[in-house]
Amino acid sequence: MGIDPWGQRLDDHTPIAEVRAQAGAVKYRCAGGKEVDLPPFDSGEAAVEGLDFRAWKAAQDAEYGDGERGEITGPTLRVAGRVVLMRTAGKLVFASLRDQTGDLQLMIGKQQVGDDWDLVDKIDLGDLIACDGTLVRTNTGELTIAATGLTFLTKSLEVPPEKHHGLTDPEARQRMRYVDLAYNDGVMPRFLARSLIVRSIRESLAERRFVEVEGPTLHAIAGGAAARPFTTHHNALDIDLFLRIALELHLKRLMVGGIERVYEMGRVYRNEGISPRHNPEFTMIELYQAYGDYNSMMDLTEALIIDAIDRLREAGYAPSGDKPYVLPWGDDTIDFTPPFKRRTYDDLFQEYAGCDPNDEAAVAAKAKSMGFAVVDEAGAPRHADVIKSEVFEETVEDALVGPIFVTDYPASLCPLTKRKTGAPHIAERFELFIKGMELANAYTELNDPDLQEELFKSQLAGLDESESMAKMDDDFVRALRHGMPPAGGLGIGIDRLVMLLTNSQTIRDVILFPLLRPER
RNA sequence: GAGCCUGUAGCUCAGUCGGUAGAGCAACGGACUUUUAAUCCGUUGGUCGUGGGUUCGAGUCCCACCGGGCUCACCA
Repeated sequence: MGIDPWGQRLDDHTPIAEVRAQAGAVKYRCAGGKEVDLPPFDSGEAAVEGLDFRAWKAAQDAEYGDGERGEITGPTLRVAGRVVLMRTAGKLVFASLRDQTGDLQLMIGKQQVGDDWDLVDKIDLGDLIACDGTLVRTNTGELTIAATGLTFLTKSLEVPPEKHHGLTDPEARQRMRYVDLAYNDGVMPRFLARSLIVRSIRESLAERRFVEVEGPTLHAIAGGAAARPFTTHHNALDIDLFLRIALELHLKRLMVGGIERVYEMGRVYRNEGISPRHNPEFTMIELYQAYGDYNSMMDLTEALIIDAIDRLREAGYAPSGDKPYVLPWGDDTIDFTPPFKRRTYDDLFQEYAGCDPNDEAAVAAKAKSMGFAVVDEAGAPRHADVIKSEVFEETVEDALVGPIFVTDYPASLCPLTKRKTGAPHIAERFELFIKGMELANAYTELNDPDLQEELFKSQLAGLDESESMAKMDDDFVRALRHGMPPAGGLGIGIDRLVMLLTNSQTIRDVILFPLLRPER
């Protein structure tokens, strides 16, 4: 090479990494003085085609068939992307160009590109270039653009990761998600699938006349769930505030206000541990439908998931075939074929725990045998339903392959839920479990202000005063006193849904920038 | 917060019993106009996470610390 491609290379023995590391060493210009002058890519017909490599290649294959090697009569094309692989064979170079949609091979011949051949020497892996050319099919039958011209767009000053393995360190992948997205297989499609799932849910709800709203994320009272909130402070008002832990209470206020079908999809923050299924900030959707109940919420939950799978399949992100709702999950699969199973809490308890859920003594004995405490530290007996739920979580939840709706929970565990008519100890609630993971949670909403107040108070009875003050939401009770329609309410963990639909075993694979300790 | 594992070149990884720090990819020089992780010849590149200790000698053994992973705990 010998030539200094960027006007700054020191000598033939200086590694490119060092050249690249020198701040200001590389300007946005090419040696040879060729200016970057690209028309906007979305303004021309060919350019639009070039923007979706994957769809474009499929279309060309369909149009031109699986041809032999040779020229194809077709349009002149211009594509742009990142050079991720290069195979040089003397005066002929094959390069893999990658854009958001996939990879496309370029064939660059010295004779064919003329003066632009100077550029080829100067392209490093990771650089962004544009290529003008015509369609050819190579010896191996791969649809390829035979370059007639090259345009340098952007220099990559950092060296790309190893080309076989990519970046494997999970921390580095999350910290440098841009590198992960750019070079690691499967990452881009997964996040594009996430975007599609979110869009699908919004569209499905719009079809059903749901109204999307944005509630406050700064709460004076962090309610709607039992979780530790993050705290922050507003200087001008000199008050402590909490980042929201749930969307519920403000959405219900809007129902009182008359928005009959309301939802919010947004971030909530819980100051708790990190695990493959938990990130301190995560995305959930909560929706409320006036005059619905938990049964209509079950139907809706199923529909939202099925719609999303349909959308993924249309876009090529989910398998098609005779079992379109069977999705891969690690070495296994998940069968989303509707309808999902529906079983009551007591029914499952009987089956998996092997004792009568309504026989308190038997449940207590079972709990004791499993090592759970049946009396609290003061020696007083613990609430029967709490003991029962511990046994349930231990014996039933992990065994639930699903998708399965678990219905009719003990009422004492559900302070925001309406009681079953004629069975006040049962709450009209379901949770959707898939692969042992709690994906959705829904109620027939409690709209009795007096009962709500009472339940708040009894729920807070075990907490100390400061916590109690933080949780008692008098305004919410006041809102209910103005009359909230009977309604079904539903919450779905979006991150977990994306995990299940994209075969991702950890939540950190579906969150672009999961919480990490600051570097250094 | 607890237990187990882990940190070596830009990236992916070896490194035996404590005895001169290695390979592949990338990068640099050379050959090659149908390659597919191209191939072939040559070259450059190291604070072995940090600090201490043992030793004639430490990537290797010991201690502490700092990261990371897995499992558990926390988590409607």
